[in-house]
Amino acid sequence: MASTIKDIARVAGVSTATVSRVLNHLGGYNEDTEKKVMAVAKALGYRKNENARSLVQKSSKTIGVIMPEVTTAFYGDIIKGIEDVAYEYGYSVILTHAGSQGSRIQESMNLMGERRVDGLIIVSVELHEPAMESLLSLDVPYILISTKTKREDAPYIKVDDERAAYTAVKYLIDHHHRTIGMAGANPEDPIAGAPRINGYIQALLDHGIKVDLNLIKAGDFSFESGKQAMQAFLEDQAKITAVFCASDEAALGIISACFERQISVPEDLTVVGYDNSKVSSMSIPPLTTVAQPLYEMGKAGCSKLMDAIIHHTSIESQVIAHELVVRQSVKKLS
Amino acid sequence: MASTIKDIARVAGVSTATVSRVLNHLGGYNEDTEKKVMAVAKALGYRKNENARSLVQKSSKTIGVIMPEVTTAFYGDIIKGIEDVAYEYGYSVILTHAGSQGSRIQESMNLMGERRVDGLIIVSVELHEPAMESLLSLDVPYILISTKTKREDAPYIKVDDERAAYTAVKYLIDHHHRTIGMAGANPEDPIAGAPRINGYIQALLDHGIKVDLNLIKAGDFSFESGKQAMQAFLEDQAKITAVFCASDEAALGIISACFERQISVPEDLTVVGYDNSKVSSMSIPPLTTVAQPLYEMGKAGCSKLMDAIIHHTSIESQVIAHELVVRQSVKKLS
DNA sequence: ACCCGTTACGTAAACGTTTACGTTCCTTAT
DNA sequence: ATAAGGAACGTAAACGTTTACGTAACGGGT
Repeated sequence: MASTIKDIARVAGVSTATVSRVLNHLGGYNEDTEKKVMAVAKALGYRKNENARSLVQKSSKTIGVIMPEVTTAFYGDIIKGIEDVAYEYGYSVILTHAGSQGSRIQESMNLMGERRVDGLIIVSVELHEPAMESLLSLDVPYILISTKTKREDAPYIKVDDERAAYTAVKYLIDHHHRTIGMAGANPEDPIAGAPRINGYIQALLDHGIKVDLNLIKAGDFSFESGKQAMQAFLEDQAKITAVFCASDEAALGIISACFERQISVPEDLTVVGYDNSKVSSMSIPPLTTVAQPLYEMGKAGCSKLMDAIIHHTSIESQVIAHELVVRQSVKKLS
Repeated sequence: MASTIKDIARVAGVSTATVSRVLNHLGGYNEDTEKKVMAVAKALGYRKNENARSLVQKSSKTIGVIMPEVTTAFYGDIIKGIEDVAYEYGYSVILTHAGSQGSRIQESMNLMGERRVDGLIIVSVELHEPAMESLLSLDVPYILISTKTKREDAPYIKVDDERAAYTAVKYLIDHHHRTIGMAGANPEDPIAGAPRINGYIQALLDHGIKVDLNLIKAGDFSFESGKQAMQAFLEDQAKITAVFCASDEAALGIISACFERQISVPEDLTVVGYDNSKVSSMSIPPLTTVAQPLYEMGKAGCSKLMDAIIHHTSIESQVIAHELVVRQSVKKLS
């Protein structure tokens, strides 16, 4: 059904080579034949077959994106950034998620290999050693967004979580809070967990506040884990005046739990989130939070990747600036 | 660098045909050669080239997904549903967004055509006639999720927005509300706007409540448009006791505006949302809302598409059930 | 001894492009 | 007049698979 350049060549009375040249604007033909070929192509409803082109050019003009779960708005922003620049370069993005706990990651990589993607972006998924092997065996440029690995040379782009957490906690201290809880971080997560906890601890230490490990409630960044943390604080009868959360969702969990018990935020308890996801501006009260420029991270990551693909250069890691977005969930103590 | 089946054939001392047969488990070879071929393939680090396969099989084992903007969690759920079932079938999904106002939709379709996708899923984007032409010219199965077109025969999968809106408003009426506002819907949106407004109106009419058009504040489903609607209600000094919103985000906008003016929800004003997006359970107070089963819609849509691709059957449209998720943003009047 | 069927392969064409190389013809400089 | 060079093509190989078809070997039934 679909017509090919052979059909065009036959009808237009030229060779396939000429058709190809015309279609790709390569020059080496005169205007008459150009018009003729173009006309025939249109008449036949020709559409090029990218797979055939990929085969001979050994480049699929496609990049792969692997992420943990597509479900949160968090990743939506990053993807949008990626897709926007890929589109500009005429590249397509093929998307896969790595399953919960990265269970599908090996298969994902394999799939990307079979599709012959020209580059790979890995978002937020933790790469264990075998996965890293697979990744390298693909032998294409790649970049990690919002992740790192043990390998020093693996290019990444992310914010400095420890410093960001430090900033947030210092902000609380500057507002005269002295008993500050932490909620929602998973200490075993070397990417988004431990560094934020360390930043929290360091900020306290640097300001002469002694660290009480009971005030650190571990979690998995979820809304639920925030709620549970608040419950734990209450059961402990902890005298906290503020709590720093490892995610906005956890912060909303804290607020939600407070709401159920008629604890007013920020009157009775100050809350700071992390991510500056869309919800943070919509919550009651609007949430003061640490911003990760997600869209920009996607954009920057993809730009770097494109550069590496096109110019065969290597990619340099980048730590991008975080920012504290001040809204109304923090009270200044006297 | 990458090895091919020719390499394997040479090393293993068989023909490429046999290698292909072994690799695809087609039978017609004895165990010894199978082991040999497999061993050589592993040794050479062979990885099949999907593009070459696509070319000869005339099937890319790929489906395309087009959506308006990737950025909201709304679409994340749908995509996850899609990707989950595509993965099961061994299909990849290639993703593109249609730009704001669908500005990029023609190009997107074209791209999907060139990639020779086996099927297409279009999420939430409104298809004008030329776009519909392009879509049909691709000559592959497709399904619309959360959209419809004028064409009766275009298969879609969505909830009945009018009935869903009706349900929500009836719920308010059953709770003795009589002066009910509506916010956030765009009346010119024939998919998600007008039907919800109609459902709202119909519910009022059916219960003998006269419709006051001033109580319908148009918007674009956003948080901002919710805030503006609330502001308008206040300026009008409208005596509403409840407001039905065309989206959760708009509902949060209403709540946020109330918060700023010390109006308590649901004590002073009842609010109902639409979507049951993640935020609805996190808001203060938790939001009573109309649920669209997004993940299921993605899953069902992709399943139908797969079926159509594999069995060459046509796709039947499906209206899937909505549900009212009751939380705490509605007050029962006496 | 002959035929038939099956198993286990190999041969080669085909998929739709791109592209290195060749060819023809025309122009221009020497 | 001739060489040189460029413009405008055409030829055919190549990309890495799949697959229709052919074939050789073997076993068993008559």
